[in-house]
Amino acid sequence: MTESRERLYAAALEVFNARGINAASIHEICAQAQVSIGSAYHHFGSKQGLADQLLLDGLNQHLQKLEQALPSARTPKSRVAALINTLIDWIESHPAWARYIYAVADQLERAPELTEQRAQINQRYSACLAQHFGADLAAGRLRRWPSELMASIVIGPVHDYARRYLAGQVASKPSRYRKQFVDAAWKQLKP
Amino acid sequence: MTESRERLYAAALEVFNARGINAASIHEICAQAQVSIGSAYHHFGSKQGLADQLLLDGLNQHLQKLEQALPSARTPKSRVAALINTLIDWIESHPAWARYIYAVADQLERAPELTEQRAQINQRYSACLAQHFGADLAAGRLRRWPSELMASIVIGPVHDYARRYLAGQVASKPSRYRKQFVDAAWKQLKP
DNA sequence: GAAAAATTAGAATAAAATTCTAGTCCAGCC
DNA sequence: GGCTGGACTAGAATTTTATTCTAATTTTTC
Repeated sequence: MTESRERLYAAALEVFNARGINAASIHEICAQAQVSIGSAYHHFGSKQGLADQLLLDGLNQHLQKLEQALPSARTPKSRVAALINTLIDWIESHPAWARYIYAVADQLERAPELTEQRAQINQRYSACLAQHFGADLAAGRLRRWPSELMASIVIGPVHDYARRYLAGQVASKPSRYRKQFVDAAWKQLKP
Repeated sequence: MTESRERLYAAALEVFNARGINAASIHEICAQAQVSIGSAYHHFGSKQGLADQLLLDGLNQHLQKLEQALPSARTPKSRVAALINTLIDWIESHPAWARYIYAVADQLERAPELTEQRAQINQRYSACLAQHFGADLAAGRLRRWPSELMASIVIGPVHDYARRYLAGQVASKPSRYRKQFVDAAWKQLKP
């Protein structure tokens, strides 16, 4: 049932934040979620499976927000702003989840199934960006960068700041610097 | 002895990369390093201790390179270039180590000792940057940003690209885009 | 409302981390 | 040379944690 899945997600995030991702035990997560171990394994197969789904669901949810926000932006710069602000908003409305995703996204687990699902999401991200920025690029309304590099140049600063914010290394929320992030990105992108 | 420490570091990186950080077992790392379990625990106290030292040593080593590179740069722009290139060079000369650091740097383990040592390194980074860029900022030879934001704006794109490169999401080495990273940073910083 | 499927429980098992006791090795000292 | 103390090494014993398994219970389907 989706009920206990939700509870396991929430409990996992709490316990991960309290104890650290490695030190969190399935038993504690299950206790916190009031779900039996058997249930947890029935739903997710393994601790790793729970962790993987948590990652994938988060990425998916953010992508959905993005797909929803981009169409209503009418100028290239406002599309760039939508990209940046959607990210900032998602992070600030799900800080524990975002912290978890950042902490785990680079982890080099080689479960082929996860790798594939992740590649799929990356592809959907690319497709989404291509769809909404393709015309701007083709028409010269945006400056071209090597395509591998583009994302890092545009939202790299936001990701970097978000990580630092979520790790407690800086005090101000990313949203405080919306304007700066957008202006900085636009400076790199304007023709 | 420093001998077995080195061997444990090297083995840990190999096993982490082969199996993923969580799935790597102390037994396997010790076997690979040809060091007994007792030795490993004598040196590092725990698996986490080994992991922590690996992180801290890597950060320290990169910081040293940076402290070494900055003084010989004579112009603001070349100092920015030194910052970026030192990072790129370190990553490319220690890819497994860099991959590990990125994968683990955001992890929210709450060992107070580690947290403190990490804060100390961050402080040394800040001090180093203040020392070398302070005069440029004061003299208006560099554009001012909110200080929390500065690092993310300048090297955020490099970190983001490096992560993607090390995760196999993009093919080209960061060094291919040295010029672009430096130009992009300079665009944000020139007065 | 019975049969099948999905879900829940938690005890039993397996796998891994950590601790512990007993050494070995080596530097400095007499 | 032999002695002593501390750093280091070994690996068996213990503890902790993840996973599996069997038996219920609940829900869905026909």
